[in-house]
Amino acid sequence: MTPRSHASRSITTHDVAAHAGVSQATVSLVLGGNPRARVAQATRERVVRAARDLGYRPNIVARSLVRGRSYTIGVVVPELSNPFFLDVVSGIQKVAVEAGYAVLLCDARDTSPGRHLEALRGRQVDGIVIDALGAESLPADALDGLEVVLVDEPSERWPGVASDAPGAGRLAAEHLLGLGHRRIAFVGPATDVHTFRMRERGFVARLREDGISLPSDWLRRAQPSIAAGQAAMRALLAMKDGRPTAVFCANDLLALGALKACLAAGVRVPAEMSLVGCDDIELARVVTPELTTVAVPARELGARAARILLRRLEKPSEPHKPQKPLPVRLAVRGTTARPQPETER
Amino acid sequence: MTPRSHASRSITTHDVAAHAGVSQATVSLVLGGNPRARVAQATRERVVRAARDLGYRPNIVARSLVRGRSYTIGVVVPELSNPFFLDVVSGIQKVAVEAGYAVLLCDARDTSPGRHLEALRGRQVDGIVIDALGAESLPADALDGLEVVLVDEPSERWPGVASDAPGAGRLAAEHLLGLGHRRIAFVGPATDVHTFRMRERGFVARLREDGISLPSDWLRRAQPSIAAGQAAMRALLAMKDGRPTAVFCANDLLALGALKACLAAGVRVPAEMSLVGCDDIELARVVTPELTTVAVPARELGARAARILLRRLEKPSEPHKPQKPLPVRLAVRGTTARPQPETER
DNA sequence: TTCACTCGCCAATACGTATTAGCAACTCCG
DNA sequence: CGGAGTTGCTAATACGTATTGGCGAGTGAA
Repeated sequence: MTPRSHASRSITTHDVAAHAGVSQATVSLVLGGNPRARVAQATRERVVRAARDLGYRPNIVARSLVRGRSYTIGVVVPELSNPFFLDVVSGIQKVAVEAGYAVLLCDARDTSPGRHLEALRGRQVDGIVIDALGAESLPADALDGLEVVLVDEPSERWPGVASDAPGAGRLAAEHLLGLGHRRIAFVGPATDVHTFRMRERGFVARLREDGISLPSDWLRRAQPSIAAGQAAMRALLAMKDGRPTAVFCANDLLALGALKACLAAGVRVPAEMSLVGCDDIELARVVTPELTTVAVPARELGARAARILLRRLEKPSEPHKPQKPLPVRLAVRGTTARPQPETER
Repeated sequence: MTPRSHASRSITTHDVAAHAGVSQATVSLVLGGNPRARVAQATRERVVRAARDLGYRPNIVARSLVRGRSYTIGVVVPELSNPFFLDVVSGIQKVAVEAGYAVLLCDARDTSPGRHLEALRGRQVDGIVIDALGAESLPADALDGLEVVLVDEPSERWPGVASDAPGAGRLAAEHLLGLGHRRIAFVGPATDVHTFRMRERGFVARLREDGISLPSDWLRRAQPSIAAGQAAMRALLAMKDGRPTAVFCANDLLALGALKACLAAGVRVPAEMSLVGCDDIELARVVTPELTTVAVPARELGARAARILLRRLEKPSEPHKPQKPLPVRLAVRGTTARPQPETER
């Protein structure tokens, strides 16, 4: 009899209207947002009471259709399995949910960003946050008519937020130099992600200021994963003519892999090898020794991105003023120490 | 002039209809799903071509409104920061996205499950997957009219999928007994989660079969987190009258905490202390030594839950036949070994 | 040619809400 | 008491798609 056999039809504004003895339009005026609508106080109360009595819940789908807004945003990240991105998402989600927006989460590792965007557009998302994914390289019209905010990926076309990536590299370099290291290697991701490039640039620049250059052998490229970090470290450890005393990894996953490789090879950390990561994911404090790393405010990054996006959705006209990069901070833990005095003969 | 200043209006079925010289209804018949609608092949092709030329993309919001289905499902998990749940979600997402459904993800740690459900209902989700969250304890009507599938939480009312939790406990016990351990402790979560209770039950039962009972001091309760596992292990290590030679932790996070506590206290793992976790999250292979654990097929769990849900959405009438629990598997790694010969005097 | 039937398309309507134009009643002021 | 202005509500319509009943044209049989 009912359209959906297993579900009692939902309460609509019409039901509330009938119950309160007013028209559907009035119900919509009272409940539908705009609080400064001209409705008598008494009527307002009758409607609110009726809605409560019946357990009315607005149908966001219908509302979306008429307003042309879905109150939903999309988030695209490179891979959720990296806890860093999960933190970013968590920051986004918190802000969005508080503002009444829902979040559709897309992992670029499952499905290509292009297809994710197709799906998101079909669902009429109002805007998108794209994290470290090279929005420029998407099909030109894939983002037309959408508000977009980028995280850790600069662009002329869209606003964004970023952490101080060169600063992160500098901090790591400074720390290792301060401990007395001169033989320093770098493990950076092979993929061309802006943040990683900048971390590298800051790191190398700071080394150079102290007259230290990175032999090309000591600049390893790897996928940003634990396994790849492990492999890169193994390669470094196997070097014939002396190994570095310290390694900076462009993110924590790489550093964790490096740490694992050291421990597996019987290389003591930090006595024989100092390691610095970047991001400060929760994992950094799970391993033993705890990972020295450059802390990046992931949640805050996400929260800010969401706030920018929501603000632009409310006032599309307002021009965007570029934000300062979020500061990073060195977290000194157990994987760094002074280099051992030269014992090689 | 246009309704939304920054966005060119989307292409609708009306536009396609005009372009193809047919009515909107015909366009809808061709593009709107039902492939066995009576439309001449030539017309069909004209419409498809027009749609392609114009870049038509169906407005899922409008479709949802008329069909009373949103092609969106909700997923509620206890906490995304536990990678196990992330894997479950990833399994759900994969199946759902392939079937054209979107997933709204809710972390019960941000916001209470009740409020999440409110938000999900407002968005007219068609169904929900609830993971290990005691759906029974929700407000009675919170799930009315929704299809629900539970993960790792049995219920008379809704279908579900689960892993073989007692089996996991038994496997862990068997492994430790096989190595010769007799002084065995257990760290289980304090929260009343069915899966955890069952893991404990299977574990204790198997020990009892070998005539071993768990002194109440050696049955520690903790929040299912790394920090809590660490604290629980510290407590075990501080025991006056002899400590256990092996500990089974009800999930990997606890085990990782326990491992950390051992290493921090200078207790060698596995020489002086064997540790077994449960879940087999990726992290288990990051720490050194790698964690011996009972592998639970998280992604598969999620995928099955999603398949059940989608199937019920397609044919609501079909009765659900209970599934067998998914088998678990012991992954022997580096944190377990034979106990040291008694060296205490 | 006529009747019965099928095929292919379309007009009309529904979904639940937001929004606007406008009507009726009332207030205020001269 | 008449006109202008305000207040409080409603009727009507729109959003973009799905769906159905029905209509004209075509086909085949008699």
